[in-house]
Amino acid sequence: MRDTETAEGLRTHGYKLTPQRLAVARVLLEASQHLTAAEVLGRGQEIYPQLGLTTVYRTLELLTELGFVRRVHLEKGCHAYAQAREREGHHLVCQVCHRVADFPCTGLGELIEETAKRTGFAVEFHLLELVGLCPACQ
Amino acid sequence: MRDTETAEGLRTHGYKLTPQRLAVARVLLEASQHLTAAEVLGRGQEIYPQLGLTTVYRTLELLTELGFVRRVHLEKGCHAYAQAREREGHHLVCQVCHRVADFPCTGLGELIEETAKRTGFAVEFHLLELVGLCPACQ
DNA sequence: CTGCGTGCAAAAGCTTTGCATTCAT
DNA sequence: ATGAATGCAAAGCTTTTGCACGCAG
Repeated sequence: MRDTETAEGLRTHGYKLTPQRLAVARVLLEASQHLTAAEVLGRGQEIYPQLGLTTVYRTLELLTELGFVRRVHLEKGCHAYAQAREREGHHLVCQVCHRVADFPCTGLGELIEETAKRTGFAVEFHLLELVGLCPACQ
Repeated sequence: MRDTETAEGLRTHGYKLTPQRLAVARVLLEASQHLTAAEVLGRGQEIYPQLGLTTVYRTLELLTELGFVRRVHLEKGCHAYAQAREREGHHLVCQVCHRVADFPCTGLGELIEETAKRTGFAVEFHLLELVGLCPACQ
């Protein structure tokens, strides 16, 4: 169970373990898609009905800081969150249905390393988005 | 001069050539950075003082549709626009000063092609963002 | 001339903040 | 017991919409 990992993270950083925080964390954990704050609220309330939107925002910010959550950028409306499975974001975004799929990506590492070396940039993480049409929408 | 190109595009699509539209187009053309709508307004007013924010939004939307402008996604605040120089977006984003630099990127094409083939996705354009610390902020 | 494009003001979202209350520790 | 966390309501932003006027074609 990965719940424990987030809980652990909160505890070791001195944050309190509240049902609200656990609910938000679990929602993202179980989501296969990126979620907006409002969506997180909806799903979170299925777990903990009293959950409020303010807390969702605060928790998302907190979890992002701790590295458990990552902000994701979409064409429209822009603001979505997803669990940070890895320090990488590889997304296939469909322009029609707006579905987002992850894909494994090899060979990108060297390319990034090389760029980092050439520019003097210390790269912490990267985001590769391929935008186009998914098989179903073509 | 590239102004002409945008003007041409507007004309051929049946849109009127107004000083407001030309001002917005020129601002993006001359910007080396991504700009928010408010920033576009500010710079646009140096060219055409009566320019209004509403028009900026409408023009950005129009130019995006025509493919002259591309929405860019940043960590915070998210909404920025840039001229669509190429069908590619390669950005180095600094976490501290939020400056964005473009970088030339080679070898990515094959990688994308391969992914497209494997997933059945028709990739129209891509966005590669490297987030980290720029030389000045390290 | 004609209707597209503009600007203002108002509306609509989304996100953040202030503050009293509640709760994890 | 005590300060951190929460939820509500209100404020703040950014973006969109309605409408009368003005200008490009």
